Amino acid sequence: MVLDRVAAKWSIGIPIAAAHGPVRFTELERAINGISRRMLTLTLRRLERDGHLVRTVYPTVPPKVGYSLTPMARELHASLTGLVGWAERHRSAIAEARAAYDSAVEP
Amino acid sequence: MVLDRVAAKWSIGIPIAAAHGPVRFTELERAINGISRRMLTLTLRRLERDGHLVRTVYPTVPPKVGYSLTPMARELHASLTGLVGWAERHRSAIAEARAAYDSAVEP
DNA sequence: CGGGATCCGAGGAGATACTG
DNA sequence: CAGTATCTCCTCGGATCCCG
Repeated sequence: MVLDRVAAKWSIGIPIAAAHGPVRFTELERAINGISRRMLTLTLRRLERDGHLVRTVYPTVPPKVGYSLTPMARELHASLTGLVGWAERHRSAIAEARAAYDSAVEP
Repeated sequence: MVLDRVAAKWSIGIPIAAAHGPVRFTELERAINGISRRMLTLTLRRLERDGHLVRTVYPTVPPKVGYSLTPMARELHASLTGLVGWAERHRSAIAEARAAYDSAVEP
């Protein structure tokens, strides 16, 4: 499904981090908390393959690579930030719901 | 992360299918294309655990179970349908981008 | 700097069969 | 009807090391 890609683990943070303009690899690595080099690379490749990102390589020393959103991906931005905002607003409520569920079921 | 749950493979379709009111297990199974009994059960449990769904069992014969969204989950609905709408609008563009990427890289 | 290669374990996910 | 149980295969994702 197309949504599998959009909603994959790291595929939400990257478009948000890249929304304000071309972003470099290391910037993304710092901006997205907890992502590993490997998953950043893999996710970038997938997003590029699906036409969400454009990858630009500058033949300089040291190497420099910029990632920017395609217009298509830019349309997603509102929904994505909506999702993230929701998650932050309800983070604690969800934690409580989990604790309540677990204490009601496990013992 | 909280978003992992929201964005997990089947966790998008269920809230959308359950948005219009209490929905029964079999209704969900029919509404969500391609989901297996097992994944439906597992995903329902997780959503219930995270406080997105309320599960109501009616002690009748045959058994009857209704799933409805909590207010918290209802807030998500707009973002979710936004995501789905976007995915449908760009389905073909994404398929083309993949084909182009693959033919440029693989050979 | 921006990756690729490899190894490995944990969880995701289908198929199938059984049940209160 | 609404699930469990089990078995199995597969993908995700972290850790580590290497490279132009």
